Amino acid sequence: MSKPPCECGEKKISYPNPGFLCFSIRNPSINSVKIAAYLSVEYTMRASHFFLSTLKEAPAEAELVSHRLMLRAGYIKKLGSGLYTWMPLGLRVLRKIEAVVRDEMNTVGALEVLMPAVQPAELWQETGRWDQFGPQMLKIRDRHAREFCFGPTHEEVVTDVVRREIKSYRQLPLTLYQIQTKFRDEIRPRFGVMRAREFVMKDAYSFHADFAGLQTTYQSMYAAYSRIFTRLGLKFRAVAADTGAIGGSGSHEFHVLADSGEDAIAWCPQSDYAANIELAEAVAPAAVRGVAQEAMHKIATPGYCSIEAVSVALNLPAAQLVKTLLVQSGETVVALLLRGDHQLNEIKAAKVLGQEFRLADEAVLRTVTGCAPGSIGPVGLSIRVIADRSVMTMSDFVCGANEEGYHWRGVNFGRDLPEPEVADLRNVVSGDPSPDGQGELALCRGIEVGHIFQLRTTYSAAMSCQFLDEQGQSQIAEMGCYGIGVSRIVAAAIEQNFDDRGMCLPAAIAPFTLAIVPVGLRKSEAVREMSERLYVEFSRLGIDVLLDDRDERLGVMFAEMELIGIPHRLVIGERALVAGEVEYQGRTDLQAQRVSTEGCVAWVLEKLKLR
RNA sequence: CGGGGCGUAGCGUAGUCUGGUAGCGCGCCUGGUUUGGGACCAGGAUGUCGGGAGUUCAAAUCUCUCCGCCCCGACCA
Repeated sequence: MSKPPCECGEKKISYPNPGFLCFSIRNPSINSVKIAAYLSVEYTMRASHFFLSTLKEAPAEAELVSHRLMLRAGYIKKLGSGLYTWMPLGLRVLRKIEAVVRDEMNTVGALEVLMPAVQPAELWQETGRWDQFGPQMLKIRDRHAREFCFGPTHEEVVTDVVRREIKSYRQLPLTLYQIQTKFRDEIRPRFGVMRAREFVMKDAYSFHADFAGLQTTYQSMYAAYSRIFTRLGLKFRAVAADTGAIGGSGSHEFHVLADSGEDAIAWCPQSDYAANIELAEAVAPAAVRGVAQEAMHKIATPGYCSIEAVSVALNLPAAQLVKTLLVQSGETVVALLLRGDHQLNEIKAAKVLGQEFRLADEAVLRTVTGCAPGSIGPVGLSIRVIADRSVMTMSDFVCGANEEGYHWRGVNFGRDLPEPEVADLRNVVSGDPSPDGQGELALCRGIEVGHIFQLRTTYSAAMSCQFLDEQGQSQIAEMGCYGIGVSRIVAAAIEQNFDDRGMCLPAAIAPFTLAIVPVGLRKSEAVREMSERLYVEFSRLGIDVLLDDRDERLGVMFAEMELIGIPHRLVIGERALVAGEVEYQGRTDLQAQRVSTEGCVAWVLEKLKLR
């Protein structure tokens, strides 16, 4: 199928001249939106009429590459902490992402709606989240002192809409989505639009007569998400995720892979296994515990209070030491044992313990062990002891002696202390066996740009979203929800695509696809004519072309076109023009190439196809 | 909220310790010379020094207070 080379897949209508517009308005087959779009094309795609506001130096507050570049390129302007204005250039990028998201949502049969950003408290009180959600929710009062919030998410609203409409299983499944501004009063907004308080999100909600229906939609959403991020030109990975506070079961996060990502992801290069490190299982080691060789004996470790210090002092690898952590939840204190070189995974530990916990206070710790932190160990403890799986293969290990300045050496389970309870308590590390048995895990960092959940009936039950089934029985609808951080994707895409000159955005999301840079526009009639000709021709082909018709020096034009991330560039100069040629250079190409003026349109179209 | 830091022209900053009435680079405006990688020369505009109060003959500078912002920790698209 031959699609027009326009990125969003929409057909653009070209009009030969403005006079035709008057006629078009009376023509019902051409809607005014498209005419408006045409007008804006005419008036914005010339750099002299556009609004470019670039900076040579980035504002001091920006730390992350994407944040610095977005400010420098004039994509966004800050209004306050976590609040940004999308400037014309940045908005083009945002809109292109939205277009792809919309297209794929529509493809899987989701229907677009637009729900209120301001929501009454009563709805949230129905699910109990008015109090649960916490200070992240911006609560506001109207003139009658009625309580509202600025929506941080829309489960309550959409469930309310659907419960009023759905009577029969015949109306299901139903998936609604919206692209809308959300507000979450983040504790610490940072990194520009990466973690803003106000942000644009696509959120979809599906309703089903049964769990099987939910699973089907969940799968097609999973596939749609994969298509979206592929079309956006991003390197991403879907990972199994913790369901977190939103509740329900079954969940995947979609991460754009970038070193600056806030999440750690464990993945297997040999298979498609991937999980958030919060969830990735550290499988039981295949190794069998060695036979005890040494007798347990006490050694002086004066002042050595960390695994590292003890390891250095005894000249032993940290993997030979057992780390003992005392945690408390309420009145109960539990000892957790980890290999010295491993890190506690608090989510796993909380699941094992069945509740939230924190590290024990020093006073509690002294009461239980009789010594200060730094020398505690499991030998002789009378509290519950849970060991990580990898600890169970250790023999003749070192641990604290519960006596300040002393450690035990040659400690063995079964002989020197009872066999403990065993659980998966630690974060996986690079090189751990993959839980699917297909090789070893690697770690990388990711930016969470999408999250899909099987909510099941958490919200529908709380809000009695019911329908009648084939037997005429009242049933509670199964629900799924599917989010994409649209504005965050802009930042994530830049994190993944930049160089020392600026952004190198994928063509699908770049603000413009092609820059036409004339050399000496005001001097040369030939340059002017060729630039205009190509500009009109590409415009009519539906290509987002920016003609840099400003009276700027060449270096300035190049620098700005590169900074703002336009993927393709044609330079029209007399030098090449006398040979009947123009110069083409891709944003990441090392060198420009001469192309004949007749062939250059086809040449560029070919380049667009490849990216 | 806890810990650290900052607030001087649109952006980047000096001056603050040691009080004497604000400087530099980029950008902007005018004129000229330039014009294939963020030009050069000359001239120019822009500052309630975050707000308020206090100390002082005198405050960007010292004191108090409020506000805003950034960085490190707990939340999440």
